[in-house]
Amino acid sequence: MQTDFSKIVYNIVRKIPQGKTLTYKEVAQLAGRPAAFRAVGNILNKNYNPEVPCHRVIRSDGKTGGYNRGSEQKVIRLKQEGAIGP
DNA sequence: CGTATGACGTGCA
DNA sequence: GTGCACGCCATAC
Repeated sequence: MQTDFSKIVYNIVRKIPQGKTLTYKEVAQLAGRPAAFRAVGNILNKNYNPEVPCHRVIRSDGKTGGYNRGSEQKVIRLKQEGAIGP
């Protein structure tokens, strides 16, 4: 079991459809803490739940950011889904 | 309980 | 346009 904030974050990220990407700031805002984008990344970093497509959460700069399986895998997965284009 | 860290974002030079 | 520094929140130790 996790804290309410983490549960909300997981719930939102889990709703992200394939081929779509959200930024940490967006997720934080949807979670009710628009200033907690930092915590969102921390929670997702510890999250190993395959039900949560945390790789669909990218930075607002358009960069993929990091990934618990290797940032390269994150880019590859997004490319396969066509979320970042070519 | 207090301190340190981190998958970030924005501001300024 | 790029690089550096500061600030915010939650979690882990």
